[in-house]
This record gives sequence, C-alpha cells and structure tokens, in this order.
Amino acid sequence: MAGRQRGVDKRRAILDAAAPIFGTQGYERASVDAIATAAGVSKPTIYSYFGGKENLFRESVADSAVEQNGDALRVLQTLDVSPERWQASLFEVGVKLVECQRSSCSMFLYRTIAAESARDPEIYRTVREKAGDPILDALTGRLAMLGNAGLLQVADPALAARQFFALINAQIPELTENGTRPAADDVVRRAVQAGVRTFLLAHGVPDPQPPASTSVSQAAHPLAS
Amino acid sequence: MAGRQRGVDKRRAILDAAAPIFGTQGYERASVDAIATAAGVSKPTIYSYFGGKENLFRESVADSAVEQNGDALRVLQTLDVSPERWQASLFEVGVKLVECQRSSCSMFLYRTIAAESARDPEIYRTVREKAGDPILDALTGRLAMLGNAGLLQVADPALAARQFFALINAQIPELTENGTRPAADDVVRRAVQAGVRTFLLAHGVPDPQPPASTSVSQAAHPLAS
Amino acid sequence: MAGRQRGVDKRRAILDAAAPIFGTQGYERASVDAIATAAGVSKPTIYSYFGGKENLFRESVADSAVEQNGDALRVLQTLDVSPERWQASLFEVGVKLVECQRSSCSMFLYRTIAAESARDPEIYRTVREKAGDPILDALTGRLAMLGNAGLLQVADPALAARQFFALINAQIPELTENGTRPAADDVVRRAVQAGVRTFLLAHGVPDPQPPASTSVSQAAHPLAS
Amino acid sequence: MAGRQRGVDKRRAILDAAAPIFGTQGYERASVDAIATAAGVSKPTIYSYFGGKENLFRESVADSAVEQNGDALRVLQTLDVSPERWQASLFEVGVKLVECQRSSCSMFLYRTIAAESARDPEIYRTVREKAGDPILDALTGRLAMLGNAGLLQVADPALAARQFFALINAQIPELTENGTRPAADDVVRRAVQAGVRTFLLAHGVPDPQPPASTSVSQAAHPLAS
DNA sequence: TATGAATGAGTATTCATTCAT
DNA sequence: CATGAATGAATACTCATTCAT
Repeated sequence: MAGRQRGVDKRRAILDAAAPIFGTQGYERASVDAIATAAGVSKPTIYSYFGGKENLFRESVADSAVEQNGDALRVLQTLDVSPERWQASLFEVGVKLVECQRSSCSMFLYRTIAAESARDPEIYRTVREKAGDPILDALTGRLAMLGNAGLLQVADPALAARQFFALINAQIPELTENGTRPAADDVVRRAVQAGVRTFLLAHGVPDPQPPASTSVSQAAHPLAS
Repeated sequence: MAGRQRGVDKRRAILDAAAPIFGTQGYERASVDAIATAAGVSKPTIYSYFGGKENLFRESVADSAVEQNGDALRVLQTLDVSPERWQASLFEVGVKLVECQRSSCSMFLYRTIAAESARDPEIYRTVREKAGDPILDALTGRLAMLGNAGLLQVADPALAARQFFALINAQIPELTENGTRPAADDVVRRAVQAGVRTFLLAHGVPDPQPPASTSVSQAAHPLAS
Repeated sequence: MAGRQRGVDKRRAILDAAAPIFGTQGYERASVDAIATAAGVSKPTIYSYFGGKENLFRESVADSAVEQNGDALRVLQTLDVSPERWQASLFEVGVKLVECQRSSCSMFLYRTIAAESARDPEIYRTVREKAGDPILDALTGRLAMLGNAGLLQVADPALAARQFFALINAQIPELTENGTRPAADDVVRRAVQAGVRTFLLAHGVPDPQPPASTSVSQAAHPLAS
Repeated sequence: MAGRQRGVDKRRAILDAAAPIFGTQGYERASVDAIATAAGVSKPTIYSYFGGKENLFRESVADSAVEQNGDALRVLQTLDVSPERWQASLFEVGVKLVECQRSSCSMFLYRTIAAESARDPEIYRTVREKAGDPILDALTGRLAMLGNAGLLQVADPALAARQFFALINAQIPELTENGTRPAADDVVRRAVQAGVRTFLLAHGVPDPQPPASTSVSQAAHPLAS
C-alpha cells in the first residue's frame, strides 16, 4: 500500500517537474538531471519509471494533453445554449478557452508539438487524440445545437469549430510574442472577442456585441499601440 | 573583387546549408559540423563568418524570413481588386499564400519560431519584423482598398488581415499532421477556400463561391474521410 | 530443516545461474540483476547470501573448480595401468580430459582465470588449489606407477604430468578458435592423440599408436585443411 | 608535415598508453578517460583517431600483436641450425621466446585473447594472423630444416612447432601465478629447458643437455619448493 | 583567409549496493 | 528471511569552440 502509494507519488512528481522543463527548454536542452533534481528524485528513479528520456517526454506530453483536455472540456460545459444567453456565453467561453490555452501547461504543449513533431510525428497524433479532437468534438456538438435551434447558421459544425478556434487565437501570438511575454488580461479579452464577433458575423448574426461594456472596435487592433 | 565575391558565395552557401538543417533538426540537434559539411566549408570558416552557432541561427532565421517575405509579397501583388475579379482573386491568393507557407523554407520558420522563441525571444521579433509585419501590412492595404471600394465591409483592415490568415490556416495543421505528412493539393485547396468563404461571409458577402467548379461544402470537412 | 533446506536450494540456484553468466560475459559485463533473474531470486537475496558481486564471483569460481575437479578425477580413475592396456588407456584418458576441459563449465574457468587473475590474483590460487593441483597430483601418481612398473621412463612424474597436459592441449585453442567455435569431435580426438603420442615418444615408448584405427599422422595437422 | 607528424605521435602515444591499461584491467574496466590521461591527450582526440572504445581496443590488440610478432621473429632468426650448435641454440631460443612472451606487452595479449575472445571472436583471429601464425610458420621452417639435415626426427614440422611452444610454456603459468607474480629468471630458464629437453627426447635425441652447467633435473620441479 | 587538430564541458545511461517493508 | 524501490558513482560519447599552421 505505502510502497505503491509512494510509487504513484514519485511518478506524478516526475511528470510535474518534467512538463515545464521540457516546455521551456525543449526536448534536447532539457536534461534528465535537471528534471530529476526538480522532482526531488534521483536519475535512476526516472529511468526505472519511464525507461528513458524519449519515453519520459512522450508520457509528459500525453499527461499535459489530458490535463489540457480536462480544463477545456470543463470550460465548454459552461456554454449556455439558451436563446437568451448563448451569445454572451460564447464570448465568455472564447475568452476562457484562450485563457486556459495560455496556461503554462498548454504553452508547453503548443511549443512542444511545433518543435518536436518533425522528429517524432507520433507526438502530434498523441496530442490530437488526447486533447485536440475531444475538445473540437465537444465544441462541434455545441455549435450543432445552436444551429439546430436556429440561433446560428452553421452548415458544417466541425468546420465551424475549427474556425472558431482559429479566430479566437488569431491575434494571440503577436500579443504575447509567442508566449514569451505576459499580456494584459483585458487586451487579450478584447482580441478574443474580436474573433468571436467575426465568427458570429460569418454565421448569420447581424451585429454581435460582447457582453461587457468595453467596445470591441477600440481594442481590436492592439498592435497599433 | 574576387575575395569579396568568394566571401559572399561562402556566406550564401553556409546560409543555404543551415536553413534546412536547422529546420528539420532544430537548433540543438543541428550540429555545426553537419552544416559545415553540407556547405562545403570547414567549421572555423563558419565561426569566422558568423561568430558562433547562436548567431548563425539568428541570421539563418532572418534570411529565411526575408525569402518567405518576398514569396508572399509576390503573391499578394497578384491580388486583383477590380469589381469583377476580386472575389475569385482572393480565393486564389489564399490558396497561394498557404502553398508558399507550406514550402520547406516556411515550415522551417514556423517550427523554429515555436520551438526556440522561448529560449531566445528575439527570434520572434526578428521574424515578425522581416516577414510577418510586411505581409500583414500588404494584405491590410489590399483589404482597405476593397473596403473603400464598397466591395467588402471591413471596419478594421488590420484585424481583418490577421483573421484572414487565421481562417485560411485553420485546418492546415491537422491536414498535414503539423507539416510532417504531405497532403493532396486539392484537399488543401478546399480547406483554404472554406476559410476564405467564411472570411467573406463575415464581411458582408452574402454567398461567396470559390472560382473552380469543385464544391466547397463537400470538401470542407476533410477529416471525416 | 525447511528453512535451511530452502536456503541451500537458493544458494545452489544462484551459483548455477552465476557460472554461465560470468563465464560468457566476464566479471564486469555480468550484472547482478541478470544473475538474480536467472536464478529466480531477487537482488538483495544474492547480497544476503554472498555479500557482494566480488565474493559471489569468487565462490562461483571455486564452485566451478570443484565440479571441474570431480569430473577430471573421475576420468583419471579410469586409467588402466596394466601392462596390456596402459597405452590405449592413456590415449583415451587424454581424449576424455580434453573433452571435460572443453565443457562449458571448464571454458568458463579457463577464460575467467586468464581474464580476472590480474585484477584478483587470489582467483588463480583458488582454482589451482581446488582443481589444478588435485588433478595434477592424481596424474602424477599414475605416471609414477607406470614408471615404477618400467612401462614409462619418467624421471620426474610431476613434471611429466604438466607436460602431458600441455601436449594434449597444444592444438586445442586454434582448433576451437579459443573456445568460440565448436570443433568436430574426431578432429579434436586426433589432435589430442598426437599430443599423447609425442608424450610417449619422449618417455621411452618407441612407436606409440592410438587405439582406434584412425591414423594419427594424417590428422595430426588439422589446420592444413 | 608537422601536423601529420604530430598526428602520428599522438596515435602512437594513445596506443602505447592503451595496451597496458587494457592488459591489466580488461576491456570493460579500462576507461577511455584513463587511457586519455595516460596518453596525455584528451578524450575526443581518442575518438577522432579511433572512433570508439571497441575499435581502439582492436587496434591496440593488433598493434601489440605485430610488436610481439617482431620480437619473436627476431629471436627465431638467431636459431643456429649448424650440426655443432643447433641443440644449444634451441635451448637458448626456447628461453628467449618465453622471455619475450613474458613481456608486459605479450601478457596483455595473452590475457586479452582469453578474456575477450568470447565477446569478440574476431580478436582471436586478428592475433593469430598478425602474431601467432607467422611465428609458428617461422619455427616450423626451422624445425623442417633440422629434420632435413637428419638432426631431428620430425615427421610433421607444423605439429612439432606447436608442441614445442606447448612444452616450453608448460610450467610458466604456475611459476608466475598466471603472470601476476614475477618469477626468478633462472627458475623460468630451467622450466623452459625442461620443456625443450622433453621435446628433443620425443624427436630422437637420446640425452639432450641444456647448454649451461645448471642441472635440469634439479630445477624441473620448482613447485615443490 | 581557411583549416586540420585538439579540447573542456556536458549528457544519457547503467550498475552495484542499500533501505523500508 | 525476502523484496521492491531508490540511489550515488561512474562511463562512453558528443559538440561548440579555439589554436597553430
């Protein structure tokens, strides 16, 4: 009991230590030594749990993906599809999705996929399977409901889901300098709302307005400042 | 003179050799030895021209960025803003932009920025300055012209330009498994056209149609196959 | 009792597992883990029985030595010193001694002594004490009997015993490529008989002949083929 | 010129440092670091010259073999086959051959072959080709000359050569405790002479006597002391 | 200027050994 | 007594970088 408990704890400690190190330094630069130290275990323990650096990396990616998946799914469950609140809720969900994508765990995933999928294409598939597809599927379902309710003109909900993500993220990289610089929350919020607004315009909503009182048009172009 | 000429040649040879190696292997995995061999020079020559690996990397990124910039600008110059052809031309420009983003040189940039900008944020700024901003500015100008001509409802051309790029790329990563797998040209074409169509819908065009006879709606969802 | 019985069993299982692993892989390359797995016990059990790798090794060597000793002594006991049969018997004993030296257990000893005696000279002494000297003494006694019976001119039986072993092994390493390649039994047999024949010639037997009908002179030089 | 010269020097320095370390510690225990330090070069230099530990080992073995070969051939060239001196010369050559086999370089080879040929059978073949066979061939030729001159009854000179080596070495391992202990020169000398004497007795020489005045029979059994 | 040769620093990995259970 | 879990120490190997030529 205790033995197994301890084992589980160490496994978690290693994964928790590995994710930010891999995320900030990349696969090559990240050293097993550094991960072991950060996790408070010795190097051979890592090897006994994960077999090697490559496998530790894959399991770390998969672990981050499921965590990211859970966060995003929880956000999507808050989407209110009632005729009165669905627009305001969609704005809020967009903002929250981007927020949870900007979490360190998620930035780790984003960078990692881009950087290492050339070396190991399996990684992209893993992440899509564990995090990408479930989230897209969930959003696809919600958009289909809105379409069926006649609130949204959505011929292809799966395509719409992908475009929704593309639009809410359209300005994020330049606002955060690709995740290397923190950005003010309200700046990000307005950038996301601009994306949601365009999404709604493209799907038959005449003049969508974000719920809060701040004007979208003023903040839509934050690079100008 | 001959000396300078030869020097220029070597510099170019090194940059030409470095880009694909950095692009496919990443900064850490790429060895200066391999680049020197591929360029047909010796290692100290690289050091005398570029000072070190880090700087060679930066100059390689900047070099790729200007090349990428030139390609995209040439594409944008083909955009026909005449009332009769602007829609079809926008569809074509979208397809061509994605094509030139999928070139190996550009994939190199994309991966590199994602992978290494945490380590060296300067890289992101360099690429945006040399490639990102000029392209966005050029597209912004064209969209403003279409707006002024009353063809497109575009309140914020700079925002519209960013959203245009986001939409035409919305499905590309999953179609190409993040650039690791070749995708059929017509599949990519339809995915891009779906993005352009949404862009036009959001900006006041009632029922935009891609120029070729292939139906967008059928192919808008290529993952289903 | 049961406890002690089980303990003895485990001790034997460990020794039986250790000998071939040490013999084929050498002291350094052999891992305690591999021996524990092969013996069906856990690593700490090995430490509790033998204290450490070095001591396990010594005990394994000593164990193999006594086994080897028993085999060789049994062979020597079959030496017939009767005036009618002693020659044929000596040929047969030579062949059997080489056969039992070529057993895997013995090859292990041979390699081990050569390889590790520089690191731990105690090993050579152990093996000589447990296996070498008893065998030489036994052969010395037999040769002395033959000398006393006037069948063999042997001024120094102890020296003769050593030379007997040297001669029957003279060609074995090259025939078996130092034990790494199996050699046909009859080829080995003729090589050994050539050694016995020279031994007999040196000790006053005019024209010794091996018992079987195969001609020694034809096969004395197997490398020529 | 100088560069190459230096290169040759370093190669030799590495080989000279490697042989005793491999010889005393064995392949596994010998560390590349130790060899580099002993040779006065850095580790990467060893890798650039030899590619890796395994290849350094093979080249070290081959190098020792050719050195050993040269020494032994020089000794064999001193063998006087004249009717007056051939017996005394054969005694002397036997002693000198054992002496050069007891050199550190040769002990290295002997241990190495025994220890590592199971892991890499190529090693045995290399040594036999570079050192064993040439020496045996040279001795075979000399013995054939003695046979043709009617001085020695040698039906099979190649076999005789192998038996000559076996007999002169018959007592050496126990005298030197397998090379781990120095032995007095005159003790070794008498042991070798005992082997030569037996060889001569077996090949038709009635009562061979070693050249020096020391009695062989007294010293033939040094283990008794 | 261009280079072959050399190196110091750093990494993944393995293994004998020891506790806590 | 037997063991799963953990570790400190050690090793082969690589690479960016720099001289001497």
